[in-house]
Amino acid sequence: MAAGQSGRIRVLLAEDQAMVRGAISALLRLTAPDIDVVAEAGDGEETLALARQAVPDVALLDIEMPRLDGLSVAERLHAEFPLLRIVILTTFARPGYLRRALSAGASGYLLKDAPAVELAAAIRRVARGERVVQPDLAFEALALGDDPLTDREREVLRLADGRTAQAIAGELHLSEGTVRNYLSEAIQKLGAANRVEARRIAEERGWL
Amino acid sequence: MAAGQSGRIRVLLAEDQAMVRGAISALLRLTAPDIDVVAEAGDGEETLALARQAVPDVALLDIEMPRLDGLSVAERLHAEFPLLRIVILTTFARPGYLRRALSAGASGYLLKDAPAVELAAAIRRVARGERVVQPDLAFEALALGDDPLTDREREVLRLADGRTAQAIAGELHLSEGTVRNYLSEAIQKLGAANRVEARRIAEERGWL
DNA sequence: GAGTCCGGATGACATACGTCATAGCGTCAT
DNA sequence: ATGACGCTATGACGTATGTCATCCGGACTC
Repeated sequence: MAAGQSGRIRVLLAEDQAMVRGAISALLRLTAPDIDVVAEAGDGEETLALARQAVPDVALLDIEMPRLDGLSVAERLHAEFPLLRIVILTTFARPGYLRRALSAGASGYLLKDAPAVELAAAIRRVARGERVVQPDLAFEALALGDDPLTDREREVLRLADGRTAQAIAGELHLSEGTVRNYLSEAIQKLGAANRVEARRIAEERGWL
Repeated sequence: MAAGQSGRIRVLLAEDQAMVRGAISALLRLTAPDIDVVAEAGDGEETLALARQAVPDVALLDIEMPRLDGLSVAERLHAEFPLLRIVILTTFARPGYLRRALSAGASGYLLKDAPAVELAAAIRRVARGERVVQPDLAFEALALGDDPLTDREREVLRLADGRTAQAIAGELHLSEGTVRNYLSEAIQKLGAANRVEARRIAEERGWL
């Protein structure tokens, strides 16, 4: 189960877009002879199932996947298999995602914007026990501070995508006034001018 | 310049996410010995420049790229080099995108959700002069009909992402009432309940 | 030349939204 | 046990939004 001895690093690849998944697998096969993609998953649940079936050395996880997102997968895998190293590979440079990834036990956070050659390098480094995070992103995550929203505020904001306050109230079994109060608080905490802007800000920061 | 004779298909790859670009390049190198990725671009302008420098047989274009989007690139390339075959490779199954791609002269429209093996197959087919489009997507595009919005309505809707009517009016040098009128029309045409929903619908359909 | 369409504008109305004050209840820490 | 905080609620106020009727000028069609 340990990576260090055998020399070859066994990787589980989780990514919902099939073509990108196949392409990344090809990239690793072509450029990293010391790395084996031993399993590929298209959603979060499948990732968990495959990981439990044969625990790899490194799990390479996309965040936005169907059924179960990559950050939740990271959390569960880290709890079940503390020796398994986790690298998040995502499109989004959202400070909140990085924070959640690190507190979920991930060792690496890599952007799809990064050069292709960095992928294998990152996998090797986390397999050796190092951490891999872009310094500027880490800085931004620290500078931005924590999510100031309460659970309810976040929940309400998540539903504020065109619905009326009444509709949101119906879904959460709250009164319309309460919903308006939560939205007002969220708007102020995020420095937004209205619910739409507030939602966009929260989403950009990775707080939704 | 013609592909048919030499046997090897020369492909220009345009994709803004460097890692995905490298991965797709690796995928083709690994699985398609008859295909050469002769150039790689990270944005629309670079794509045009590289294509003019050495016209490939097939241009594989992502849609959402900086500086110039893939559909605009397709339009220009098709006008300048009618023999160049164009394949759009995108995340989005938006009927409006497909329509615009085909009317821009693209021969293929491929989703990143599709299996990795289909990429090389699609490139070979368009290089032979065939068209490659998923039947269900084409059906949806036809069923959905055309964009019902006028230019002004579309323009106003594009700015309706949290701004007040007044702010939109300022940017477009219109009166606030006029902006509200356009939004109202767009909302009705799209069957939405308000501007936010209208914007979401238009975006999903690829009309923005 | 009359009709039609689009861009642009105004005014009026009902509803939705954002804000504030206030209050009751539960939990958790000090 | 007191206070701080989060969740829920109500009422009231001003503003923003969505709708409708109506209007004008230009362009294009028949």
